[in-house]
Amino acid sequence: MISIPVLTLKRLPQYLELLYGFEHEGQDTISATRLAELTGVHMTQVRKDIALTGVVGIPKVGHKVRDLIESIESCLNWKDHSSAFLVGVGRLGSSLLGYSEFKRKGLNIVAGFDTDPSVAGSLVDGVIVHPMDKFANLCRRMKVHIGILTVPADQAQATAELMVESGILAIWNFTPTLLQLDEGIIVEDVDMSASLAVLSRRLSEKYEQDSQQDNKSKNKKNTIDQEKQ
Amino acid sequence: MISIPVLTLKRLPQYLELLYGFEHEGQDTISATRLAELTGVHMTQVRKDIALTGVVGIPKVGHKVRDLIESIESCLNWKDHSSAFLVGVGRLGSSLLGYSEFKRKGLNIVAGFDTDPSVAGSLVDGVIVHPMDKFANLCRRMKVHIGILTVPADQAQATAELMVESGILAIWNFTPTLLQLDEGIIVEDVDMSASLAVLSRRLSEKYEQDSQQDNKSKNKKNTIDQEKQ
DNA sequence: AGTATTTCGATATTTTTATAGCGATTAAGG
DNA sequence: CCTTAATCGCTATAAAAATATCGAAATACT
Repeated sequence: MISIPVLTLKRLPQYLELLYGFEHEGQDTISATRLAELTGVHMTQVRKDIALTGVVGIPKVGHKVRDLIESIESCLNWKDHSSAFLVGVGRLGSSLLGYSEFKRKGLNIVAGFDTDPSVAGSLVDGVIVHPMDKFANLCRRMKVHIGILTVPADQAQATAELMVESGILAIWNFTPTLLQLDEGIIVEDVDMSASLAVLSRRLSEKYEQDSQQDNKSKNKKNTIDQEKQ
Repeated sequence: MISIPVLTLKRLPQYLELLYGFEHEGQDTISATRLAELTGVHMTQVRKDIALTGVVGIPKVGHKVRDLIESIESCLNWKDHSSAFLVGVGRLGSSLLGYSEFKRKGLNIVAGFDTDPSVAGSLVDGVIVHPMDKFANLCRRMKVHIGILTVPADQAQATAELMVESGILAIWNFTPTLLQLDEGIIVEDVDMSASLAVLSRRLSEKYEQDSQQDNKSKNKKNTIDQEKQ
């Protein structure tokens, strides 16, 4: 199995999102050119990304929407469902438990876990929440390999270690903590801070740029005024 | 103001997270080498990233933790607070309203908005929730330029357009929808799907790799067995 | 004081990623 | 049936990012 570049993997769901829309509208073919226009990704890039998933298109026509969807989904392993445990049924955790979107994307959250005894035992959006001390046992017994980490930052490292000891192979990390784990363990960070960082900086850059343009036009106006005088 | 590469911007919060820890522990200097070890980023990369924020270090010693923190924070504009409006006070939206982390990162969510009249008017984690029709007015009056988008996917595009019309310059998009907006508008996607895509694929790759190794060792065993015979 | 060691930061080099160019292929219209 | 136009997908180039190299600076140890 070839290793698909991260950046390609991150673009694939974007295409998929559009493709679902097309399928819904009854459109059955789509060109890479059009996908490029809609995503802002360069058309040759789209072609390369698509090529990596293994489908071939028809010149002058493009790709069959259904084929592309199938190809991307199977490439991302979104066709058969993987079980996952979620640890930390706080605000964010419980919002994820109810996120139906995941089921469409091959992720099946089968249980939640929390140290807080008042949360444990309850059902959140139809998902059962166990006390934390049952994690290791259930994880091994049910052969769950994906862990979703939504605990407070200060518990992240310890919880992650427990997950790994219990047989978790991949951690979807929603905490800002940088996990230090065994090399083989797959850690994927949903990095809100990283995203916010880009947003903040770009906005600052924009403000400055705009104010410079203001200055320029002011100066221009002055010059014109002076010319009038 | 120089334009800092996206990938650098995404690494800066990671360094910052570690630096807060060091400061908490009373450590007052840190080397790029050490940061590299902890983040897994190459040491020269760390140096380049740090250089972009404008600080200079001391050979043989490294950088003053406090200076680095200040430099990164000001680089990301996390020192002075920006106001933001959040639209879509559902599960995810309300979990974000209570996320105290943001205040430390220069983001101040001053109000929530929702079309659901039963939510509007209430307080969620001390943040007032207004009915959606007040958005445009309040946005202009309070000069809010950041919008957080946590509405259902099918309302994302329309809501985003309304935001832009009301004076929003940057949208922090938590929906899977690919927004089609004016070029000048800054859109930053918190792409859970993208993240999940990487996780799923990497796990598939790992499974296959492992099973291949299993086959190899089986074959090896067979060979050995045969040799024994 | 002099030497060894660590780390910085500037300058290559390599690698990866994105873009461009171009012939091949296929549907549609004359 | 032939030409035109659109698109694919391959190869080549360009840009960006990551990594390596190396001299200079600063501390600590002899």
